[in-house]
Amino acid sequence: MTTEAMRGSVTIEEVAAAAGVSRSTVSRVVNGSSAVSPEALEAVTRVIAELNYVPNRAARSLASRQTHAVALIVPEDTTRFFGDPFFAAIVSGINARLSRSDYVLNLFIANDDPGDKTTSYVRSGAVDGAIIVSHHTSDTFIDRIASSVPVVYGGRPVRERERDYYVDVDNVRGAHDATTYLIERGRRRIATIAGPLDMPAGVDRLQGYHEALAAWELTPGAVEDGNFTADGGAAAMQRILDAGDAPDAVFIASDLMARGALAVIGSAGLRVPEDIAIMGFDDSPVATSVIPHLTTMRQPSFAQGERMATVLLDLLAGKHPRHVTILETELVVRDSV
Amino acid sequence: MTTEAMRGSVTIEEVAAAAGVSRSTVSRVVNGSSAVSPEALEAVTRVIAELNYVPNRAARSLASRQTHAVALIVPEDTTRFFGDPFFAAIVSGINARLSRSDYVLNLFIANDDPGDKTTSYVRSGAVDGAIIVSHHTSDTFIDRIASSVPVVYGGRPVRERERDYYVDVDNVRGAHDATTYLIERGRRRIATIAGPLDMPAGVDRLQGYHEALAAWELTPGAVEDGNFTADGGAAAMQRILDAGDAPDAVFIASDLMARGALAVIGSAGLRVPEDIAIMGFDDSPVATSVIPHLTTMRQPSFAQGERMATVLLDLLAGKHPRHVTILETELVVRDSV
DNA sequence: CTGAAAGCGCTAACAT
DNA sequence: ATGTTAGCGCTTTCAG
Repeated sequence: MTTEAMRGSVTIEEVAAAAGVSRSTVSRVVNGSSAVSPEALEAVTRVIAELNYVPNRAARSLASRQTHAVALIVPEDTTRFFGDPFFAAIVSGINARLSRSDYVLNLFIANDDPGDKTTSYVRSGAVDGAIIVSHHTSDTFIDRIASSVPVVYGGRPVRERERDYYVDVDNVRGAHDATTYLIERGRRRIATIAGPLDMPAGVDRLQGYHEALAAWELTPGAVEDGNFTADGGAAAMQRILDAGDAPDAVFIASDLMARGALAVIGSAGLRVPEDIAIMGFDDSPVATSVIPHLTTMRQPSFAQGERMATVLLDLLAGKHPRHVTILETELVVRDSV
Repeated sequence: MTTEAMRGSVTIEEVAAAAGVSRSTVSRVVNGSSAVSPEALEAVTRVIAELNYVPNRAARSLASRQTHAVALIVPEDTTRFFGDPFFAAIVSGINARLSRSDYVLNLFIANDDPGDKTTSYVRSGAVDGAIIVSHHTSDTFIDRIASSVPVVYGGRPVRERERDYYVDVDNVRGAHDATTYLIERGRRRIATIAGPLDMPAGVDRLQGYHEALAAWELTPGAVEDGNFTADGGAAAMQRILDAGDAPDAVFIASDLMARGALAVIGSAGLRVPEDIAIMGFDDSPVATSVIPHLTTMRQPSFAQGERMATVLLDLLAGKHPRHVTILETELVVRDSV
């Protein structure tokens, strides 16, 4: 490794000089332009390798007005981000798609963007676009981001507009089908542990639950907010049990909440599914990490991540992807119903 | 919001014009230079707010040769990264420290850096420094990164050199103390499930185990590699059991592996701690998510993350932090020993 | 305390 | 196919 390489300071100028061509030709080679003679191509390529040349990102981005970076913005705290396998799947999906491109991912986990760091990062032109998942009604900084770069949302945006791009799963239908399955298995007193109602996913799954019950002319049971966390699910289940008149089934809007609920049900001396059937949502790894294994509505989170990245990349490439993509869910029958 | 703001294209030039000063003065205000008159300061500040000005990062970085960004590089796959609470704690710690600075974090989860994306990102001057955790003997791309920007390692580097900066926990001592506790509690046939031996943490904890046994003149039991994963831990435990002559205790080099081992022990009809005592390492959230709750050696991962960030920030500020920081571990007694 | 001027390293017309 | 010429938006001497 040369001294230059170690300082990380080889410039296009030096490459050009060493290869006996102009800066432009080096630039063309680096950017894969076809208008370069075989000899020039060969010479430049060799010199680049010899000198260990890597183009300066700032200079390139300043001149081309592109960064080849996209941001993933998650308005949650770190604990939640790492605690919920949903995010792992989303990130994997995005990464998988991005690794097939020359874009890099910048991850921002910021529940409230203290000091506007994330917002000004994006607005400073540091990324070409953003993917936003798990956003809440209260996340107003999102709007400022969306007004400065192309954005693709994971899940229906809080205030949906015509021009919004998003990739969602069919939450209403998924919840509907999940609840219907409970009914078909003979359950009649069906409660639900919902996600937070300041999130579209929380709202939509609750709606699906209600629609299924209405279709069978059944009275809704207890509705408790479990906040999409295991602890929240446990607390919600506790409230349902404490209210007396235990349900014979609970539709729980995420597997993580179901895990919490399961522990509470166990402590109460009730059996699953004999006394209470439990229907989850996600089919994340936690579904099979609990006893009994969860019957749950699978949502394709990895595919959702991949698709979001694809839509954003298309947008940045000047293509015109569809504004809305809805992915289907699928019932996975295991032991809890 | 003005049209300019929406295009995200207000430049320092426009701010200067609107405030009736030169570019230089605006730059001074933005960078908090003291050499600005109160009137100029006031005018510029007001215009910046009005126009919603955010300096262009690429331009700033090109001119100043600083990015105010640091990379966290994790040579693991996504599944592992999200599956091990250790990383959650590390990232939280780094974030906590960085949020008190004006640096942002760029996260790279890349087990092998396909296409040299991470490496060239760093070498392109996109970040001022890097934190590298969980690296293996085989991760050679790390060297190319370390030769172009200041690096702080999480854990003793694979090939330690004088000039390396790193923050580690006292793995040898932690493992030594953990094993000794097992001995003091009367256990004599002590096996271990080690981490991968291409990682310093794996090597050091195994060494601590051996030292403790040697100090008591006890014969080492089975040594199985559990790969720092739950599945690996389960497989390792299975091998230990299959070999016959079950141990009366196992020192397991991570809580995650202990979880896997616990499941296998349960399936074998053995009781913990009556038949086999289990000592974990980490005191991550999984320690209390299993039955029985793990007796384990706590390592301060959040603090480690914070400290790594502090060392890197000091380095970038031209200070001279200590090269090596060793954090202490602490025994947490619960129900598995 | 302030402004003018010279780049930072690269891309992108525009010629040739 | 290749080189020349302008910048991209900002920081940073250097004068004054």
